[in-house]
Amino acid sequence: MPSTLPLPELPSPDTGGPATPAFSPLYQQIKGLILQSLQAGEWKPGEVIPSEIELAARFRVSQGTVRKAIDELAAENLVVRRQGKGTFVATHAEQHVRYRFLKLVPDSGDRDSEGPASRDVLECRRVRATAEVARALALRSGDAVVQVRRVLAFGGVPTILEDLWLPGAAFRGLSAEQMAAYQGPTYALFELEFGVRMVRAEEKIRAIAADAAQAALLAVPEGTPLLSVERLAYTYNDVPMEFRRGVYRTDAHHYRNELS
Amino acid sequence: MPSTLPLPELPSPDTGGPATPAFSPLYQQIKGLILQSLQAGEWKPGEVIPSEIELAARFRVSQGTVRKAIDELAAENLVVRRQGKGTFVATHAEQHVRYRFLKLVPDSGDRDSEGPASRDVLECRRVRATAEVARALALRSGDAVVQVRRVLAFGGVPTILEDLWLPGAAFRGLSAEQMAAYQGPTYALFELEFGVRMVRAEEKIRAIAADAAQAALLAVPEGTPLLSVERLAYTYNDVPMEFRRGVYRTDAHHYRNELS
DNA sequence: CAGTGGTCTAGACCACACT
DNA sequence: GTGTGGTCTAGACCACTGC
Repeated sequence: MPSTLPLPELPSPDTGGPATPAFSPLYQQIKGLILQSLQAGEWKPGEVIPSEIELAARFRVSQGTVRKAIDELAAENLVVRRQGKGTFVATHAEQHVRYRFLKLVPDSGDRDSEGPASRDVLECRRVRATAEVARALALRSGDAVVQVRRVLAFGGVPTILEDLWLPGAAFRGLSAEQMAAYQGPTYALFELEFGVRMVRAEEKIRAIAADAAQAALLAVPEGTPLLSVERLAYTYNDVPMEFRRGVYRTDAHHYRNELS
Repeated sequence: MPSTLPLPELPSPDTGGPATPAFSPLYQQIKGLILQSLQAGEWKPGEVIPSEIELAARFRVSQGTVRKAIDELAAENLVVRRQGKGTFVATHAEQHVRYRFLKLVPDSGDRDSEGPASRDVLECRRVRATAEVARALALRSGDAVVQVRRVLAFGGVPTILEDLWLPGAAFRGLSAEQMAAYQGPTYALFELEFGVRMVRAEEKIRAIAADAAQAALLAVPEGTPLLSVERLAYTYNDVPMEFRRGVYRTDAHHYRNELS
């Protein structure tokens, strides 16, 4: 079957037209269709998706084409393949990839420490988006957002102080109790309770001096150098769904990054 | 051709043995062979490697198997595919991926600013490795290393102060003049002059306060919060070839990271 | 055992670059 | 046109999982 696809719902590339400005391989189109099902929640985080053979039949392409589509989705961590079992929708709740976005690790031992030992939710309220938050989350100034402030401690030492801003519409009902009670990654909570799966994120990192409030909450002298980490996290389709601003103590931890 | 391969120089997996502890797909073995040629310098950075068809003939496998091997090498940035032209050994000298490892970007505009506007090499001498440097570079304490200290400026503002430590054996003859004169990425210089290609790196990031010396060289008040960035860069085969410790001003720039 | 993903092949055809 | 990488297919077989 040539790349001039017989699929009904796809925008057919002009095979005989005067110009072929946008050529898209079949497997990319299949990837797009699978992505749509993922977004639509046809298969939820942690669940199996249909086998390659089933998907091939459904989309009327060969297994190899479906395979290549899934290969890319797996490379982007949207899906996880398990030989002999099937392909699963990725989730932040899994043991192996928990705290995938947390790059702060203890100086001694490169173990990821399995997340913070304690969490202290200082605040969780609905507020109106400031201009900055609105811009980050692609909302309008004044739209409702949920703001969470919390302190994460490792081994009894308060290490991270952060504010989270979430779109009010998608996170209606999020409470401080809920945030505090949930064991495991915050992003797993978001998947379970609000059906929002964070797929990728961007961080901007700076060095700053602790102000009085930060110093008090992190139990360091005012003026102590801290890492300022701004994160914008996205769901499917590059839709921003969380803006986060944190300050990290780096006297016993460091931010670890791999370049390749 | 089944995966019980007929290739002479490969360690044949025990097909009928009592145990098959290590099974390695054919394409992985081919990848390993290509990697060996890359390391051995059979094809140098920027050059084309043989076509898929040629490699398939050489290794006595199908083109598809070679393709999958090259796919992985391309995913690891060791090689770059160019449709219609061939597959090329990756290099830091290329226009498109220059300063791939430099994550510091100006706050305004996400342009990568095409590297530092000016470079000031303060020092370049052969010294004996301290315990720390020796450990990082997998040398013995006291082994010869080349130490380089320099200041990088963006738009006239000194922004990065860093020390580089390089194994003395591989970098014999590196001079301050050479470092200062070369236009373009330092890693491109290393490829050209010393045949050392950096393939990946790890960074550890902290916030520190500028000491007197750092403050003077970066033209900031003593005590200014700075980003401390420790980098260990590797060549082929996970051999560490550079240890770097830098301090970054983050008043007009930030360290940008993508999480996925 | 059957079902899943994983590997390997061989061949056809497409898109792109050079000449 | 020729040669390169890129796509797509169909079929065979391998490795892992669970019934």
